Amino acid sequence: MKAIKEGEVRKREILEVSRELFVKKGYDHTSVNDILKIVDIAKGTFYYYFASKEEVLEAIIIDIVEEGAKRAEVILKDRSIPLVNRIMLAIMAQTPEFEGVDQIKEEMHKVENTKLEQLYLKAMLKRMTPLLREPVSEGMEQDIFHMEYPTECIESILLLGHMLFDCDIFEWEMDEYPKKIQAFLCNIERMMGTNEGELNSFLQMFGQLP
Amino acid sequence: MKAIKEGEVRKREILEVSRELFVKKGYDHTSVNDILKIVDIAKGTFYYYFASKEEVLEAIIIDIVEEGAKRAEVILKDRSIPLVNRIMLAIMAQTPEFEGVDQIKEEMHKVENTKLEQLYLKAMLKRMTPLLREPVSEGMEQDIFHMEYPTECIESILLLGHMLFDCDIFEWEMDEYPKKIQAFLCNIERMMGTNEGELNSFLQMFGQLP
DNA sequence: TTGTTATATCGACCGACGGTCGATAAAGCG
DNA sequence: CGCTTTATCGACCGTCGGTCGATATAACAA
Repeated sequence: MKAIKEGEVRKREILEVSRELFVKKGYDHTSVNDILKIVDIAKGTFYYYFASKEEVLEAIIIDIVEEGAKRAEVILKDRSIPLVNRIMLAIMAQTPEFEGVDQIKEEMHKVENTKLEQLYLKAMLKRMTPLLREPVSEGMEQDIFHMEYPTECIESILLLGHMLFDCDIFEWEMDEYPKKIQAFLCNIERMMGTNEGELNSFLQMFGQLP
Repeated sequence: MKAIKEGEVRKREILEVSRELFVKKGYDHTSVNDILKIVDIAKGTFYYYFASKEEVLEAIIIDIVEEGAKRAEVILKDRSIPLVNRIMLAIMAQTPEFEGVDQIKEEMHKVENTKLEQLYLKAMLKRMTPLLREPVSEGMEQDIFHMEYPTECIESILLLGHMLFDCDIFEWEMDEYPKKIQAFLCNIERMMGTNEGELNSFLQMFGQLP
């Protein structure tokens, strides 16, 4: 007895299950058969919807990046938040654990998920940089920021934020994080040419100061 | 007729060939059989020297990082070079194309070599950060640099330098590079708290200014 | 010289993987 | 009802990383 479903439904099922597995076990360590077992379909069905395992990964990354961009857009539109905080929150909204889901982080960017990682970073930068151009320009007009290369500065900040706190290239102890976050904010301030301490009020929101 | 060689010789042969293939075709797209064909050995011989394909990769990365660190050490010892230039040259010495080999870059960090990339970055940061601590401290004592978080600053600069210019996450056109390099130097200056333009003399060494 | 041990090499074999393909069942439609 | 389109199936394929017992050479001891 075949359970026949409309194409788009099946496709989303495959994407959801694959995403969970890729995030939990890593792309390389998730076999197509693993996915098939959970979705409960045959191999032919999988390859009826996707040309390859990698195509599934690419679709998932588009989803993840788009979700982050959506969160950022909502925040950036909210004129009730001070400009500086708006920008910082939009950047941090790319890392979902600040959005409530705490456990995911432990699994997501850890272990050997280099392929997901690299593709995500590339796509996220491409998507987020233009989004942040406007508020940053606004800040420059308001004399809050002073930059010669605003676009490149945004790129570097997004890059640093991701590499420092979402990857596992540094193996920091828990008690080192406050210092690392402060150092990161200090570097952001300097690159953006703000007054020193401009971001501190923002930092206190998270009670991260020692 | 078996060509019997001393263990270390074989091991180096395998490492050399593997490195060339990993760099040229990528780690994933290089099969153990590819290596066997060129070194002209049987599978058993390969696994007599290495427990896995990944162990070969790790050994290669140690080599690459160590070569870069050696180049950096030579430069940093040379007191005839002004301090700022010494530091910048040591950082750039991590990217071999500035050392003369131009073609390698095209192949090395391109395509889908995410595993080599990630492991290299991690190892390079671990090796290079302590090396740069001394000259940076020297610069702070001489009132050239002004940093609150020197170690984190070095980490960020190494990270940015690698991600911006050695990876393929940004797909820049050739004519964009001068601007990107200037923006990078500008950000370094700000993070390190130098006088603006401190690094320009250094930049001119490469004739990169427009 | 011969026996023994340590070192080095071989290649058939294995299970798992990503991916293909022709058969076939169900749905939609004139 | 016949025909096409859409969706599903699973046996099969080539390749891959990795294993293992056989075996040849070198090194050394008796």
